[in-house]
Amino acid sequence: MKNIQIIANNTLKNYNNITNLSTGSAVSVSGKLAESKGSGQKWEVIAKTVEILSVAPETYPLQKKRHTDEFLRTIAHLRPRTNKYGATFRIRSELSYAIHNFFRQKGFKYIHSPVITGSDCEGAGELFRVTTLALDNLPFKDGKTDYTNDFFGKEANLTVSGQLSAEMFALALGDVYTFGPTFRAENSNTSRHVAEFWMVEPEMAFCDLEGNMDLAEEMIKFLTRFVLEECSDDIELFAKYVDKSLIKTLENVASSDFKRLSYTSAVDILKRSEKKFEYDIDWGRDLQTEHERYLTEQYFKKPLIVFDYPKTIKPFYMRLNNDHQTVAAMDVLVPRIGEIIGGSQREERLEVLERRMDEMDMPKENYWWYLDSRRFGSVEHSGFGLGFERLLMLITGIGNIRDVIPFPRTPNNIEF
RNA sequence: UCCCCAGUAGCUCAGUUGGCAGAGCAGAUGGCUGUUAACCAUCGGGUCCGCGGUUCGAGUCCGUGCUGGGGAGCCA
Repeated sequence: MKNIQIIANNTLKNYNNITNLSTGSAVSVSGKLAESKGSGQKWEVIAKTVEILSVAPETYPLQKKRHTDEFLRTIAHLRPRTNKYGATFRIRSELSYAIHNFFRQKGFKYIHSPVITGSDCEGAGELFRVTTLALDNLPFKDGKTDYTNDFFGKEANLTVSGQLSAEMFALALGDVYTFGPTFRAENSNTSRHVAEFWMVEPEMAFCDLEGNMDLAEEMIKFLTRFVLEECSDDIELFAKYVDKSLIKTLENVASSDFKRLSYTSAVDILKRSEKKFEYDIDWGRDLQTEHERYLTEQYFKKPLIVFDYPKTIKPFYMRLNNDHQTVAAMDVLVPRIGEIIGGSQREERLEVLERRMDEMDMPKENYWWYLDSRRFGSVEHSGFGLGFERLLMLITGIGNIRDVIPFPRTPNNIEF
């Protein structure tokens, strides 16, 4: 879809009204598609009739000029009418389709994981509480909120991940994926975080970390190539106005082999580098954003997969490696964005999983159904989470996550 | 949540040691008409983010609050 010019000749009955049209007005035009005499366009419409549906008054906030993203964010209900945001949300739609297309051709089944969950399944992050209790008159028992009369009879939250659900279905249907909204109540104020975002989470049975990394790389390359081929008009707009090097970057992502290195090697490289970091690097500490960006942007200059992280900085469900020090985790890091995928091979051995949960003081009774999957016909399996908005940032060159989602939700911002 | 920066016309911004509030674009009016985030002329347009303070005098200095941006943490 592109803009098209309408030629309104002064022979039209309502020509005078047409000359009074303002930016933002709505018209219905019928006429003849003709080869354009003007330059810079191939086609134009010679109008036979121009019906004026509504004339926008001069208070219409959008002008025929460049606006800042910050301003457009304050009129998020009107910004999809601009060229840039129109292109953004067309690509968002195409990319959603491409994700389903990718998985379908590989035989994955699409699972609808629940949005409301009964427990904090990953033990990670702040949760949004779901309740029908009157918040100005909460029932208490033993000094704590009493949920027995709440809708579900227990504490409920919005999901932070569909992973545990997906694991159950991977152990039933084989390869599966989820693609849906995810909620984090973190007080994060960055250009890479929103409270409500969409996540793609494949989960594969009979698959180890190697296969997991293969899928992550194949998927990002497929999606990048798809957009380069299917959305070239819109991509050109971003290459022109947002990021001049965009197409080169995307072609680099689509064609280069992602560098794979272990956390331990990553730490070695960082320690040997002459670069001064704000945070010291030491085995056992998590890689900071500055470390990740150095590796992917300066050292390797291409996407990078770091694997086998220390178990102390990763969640309970990741598979313990034979060294008993690291787990089979992997993060995909890309230039500019940093972490775009986080995943792991899952701990399929019941005893090891239970021991890990004990070490981390987790209430195993809450996870009885999760542990059942290891009790009955457990097999090795792996999966990851891809931040859909972060992928869109990579693909469009847009620098703020709030500008690739229709109505962004961030701390203190729920307008629209 | 922490650190840094900013808030002046509808939008993007300038504003000198503290001394009468400015430009471009947009808008309105007229002209022009092969244009695409066009051209020419004229005109209108302000709670200088809010509150408090210093001063003869504050857009400018100080305090505080709010909002936005950049970076960090948390992560996708």
